[in-house]
Amino acid sequence: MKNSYTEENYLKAIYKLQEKQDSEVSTNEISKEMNTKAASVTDMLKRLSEKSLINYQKYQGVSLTEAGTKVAVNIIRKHRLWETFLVNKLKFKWDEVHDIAEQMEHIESDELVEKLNDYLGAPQYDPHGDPIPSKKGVFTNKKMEILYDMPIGFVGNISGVSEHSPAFLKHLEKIGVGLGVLVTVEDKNDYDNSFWIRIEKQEPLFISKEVAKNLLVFNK
Amino acid sequence: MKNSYTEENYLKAIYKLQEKQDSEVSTNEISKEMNTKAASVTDMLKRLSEKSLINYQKYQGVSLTEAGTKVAVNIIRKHRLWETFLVNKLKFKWDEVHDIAEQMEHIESDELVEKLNDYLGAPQYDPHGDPIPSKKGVFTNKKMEILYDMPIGFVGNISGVSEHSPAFLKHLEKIGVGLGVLVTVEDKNDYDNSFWIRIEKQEPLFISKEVAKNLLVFNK
DNA sequence: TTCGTATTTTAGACGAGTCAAAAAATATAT
DNA sequence: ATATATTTTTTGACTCGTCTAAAATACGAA
Repeated sequence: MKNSYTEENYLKAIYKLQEKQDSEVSTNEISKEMNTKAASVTDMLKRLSEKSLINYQKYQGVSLTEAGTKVAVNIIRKHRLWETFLVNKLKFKWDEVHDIAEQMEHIESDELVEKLNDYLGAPQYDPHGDPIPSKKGVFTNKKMEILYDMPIGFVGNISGVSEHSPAFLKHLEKIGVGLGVLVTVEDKNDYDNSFWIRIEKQEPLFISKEVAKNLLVFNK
Repeated sequence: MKNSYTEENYLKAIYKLQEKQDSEVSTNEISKEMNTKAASVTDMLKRLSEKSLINYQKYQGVSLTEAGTKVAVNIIRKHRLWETFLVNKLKFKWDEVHDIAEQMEHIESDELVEKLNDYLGAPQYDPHGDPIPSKKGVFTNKKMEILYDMPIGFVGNISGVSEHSPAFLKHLEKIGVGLGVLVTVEDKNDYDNSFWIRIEKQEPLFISKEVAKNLLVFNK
């Protein structure tokens, strides 16, 4: 009862789409997400349905069954643990790790995952600030907030980003905003909704509303 | 010009067989090594030959071309680096890492391999004492010797094993012989060719000739 | 409610990798 | 040198994952 690399990727894609939607996921959405054709998706949906990993009725879209969710969450756990490893231990940059983790997430060994988790200090969030589900598939519920919504005087830590493009990540690096650093909201400019923030004890830093909207923070 | 997971495994198998043989490798040998049928091997040999990774003439066996050797050695490098990671960092036992490394060796990212290598301190040998080829594919030539052939009074370090069965590795663990530890040959018994050795500064330990023949050492 | 468009599924095909069975080539023994 | 045994290759078939082209279904607008 082993799932192939490809099946795992489909389940992950369905999970992802399901998460930001709340309705059944369509064939077309999956084909876009996976860069395949709709016909290929239909074929795969039949297989996954056969294995009771998804609920599927012709023309009606799909959702994950409990078993399917379990598989998808496990893949996400592995993906995020490996990303953490790549950034924290091997010193990759935030924006370089996704494709590699995409491969590593399929390595099959429960013991490996648990040992990796321990080695990394059982992290709750990956380098992008996304929560890492527990072995049992539970996500932490301490939730991150958007820096843009914080008032003047707010003190907290950068915990992640909501935009994952290399361009944005590179920009953050350039201006010296890294994961986990202390951030204080010094001032907000009503005119263009830009911010003055302080990173650790450094000089105040100007950031645009575009940046503030994509930065996630934990309250201190 | 990317090689599939399976192609890589065939090349690795051919390399392995070629190494301990010095003659062309036969279809049957490969099928045994890979746990597939001879018919499947023939099919794959055609593909690999097409790609100029092996020299192949019907009924005459195969050998790796320079390009094929390069691919195989690179896989071996990755395999051994990951084994080192699993044992040194994640605290797996010698005998638990092979299957996992078998999966990890196929992860594709040159940068990852180099970062991993640095992270591990550019090790020359893996946890089984097998040499790790350099980025350019060169193996170190400092060679290990068999403990059985060492004279009384010899002092060195356990550097590897020539037998990789779980049974043997578990036995070593049981008697407290680990990789890298200091070993001294205290006495040899002519009658049954057994040894008295000292591990680090502990009390002398009795080992049979079977064990002594499978332990590899570096001269101090 | 029907028509037109968009989405989804079916049908048929293909490449990779595998196998079993049969045929061909090679090796061995008498 | 011939018969026999072994190895290797060929042939045809099957699965997985993909595709294109065509058919079926669903949906929105008039």
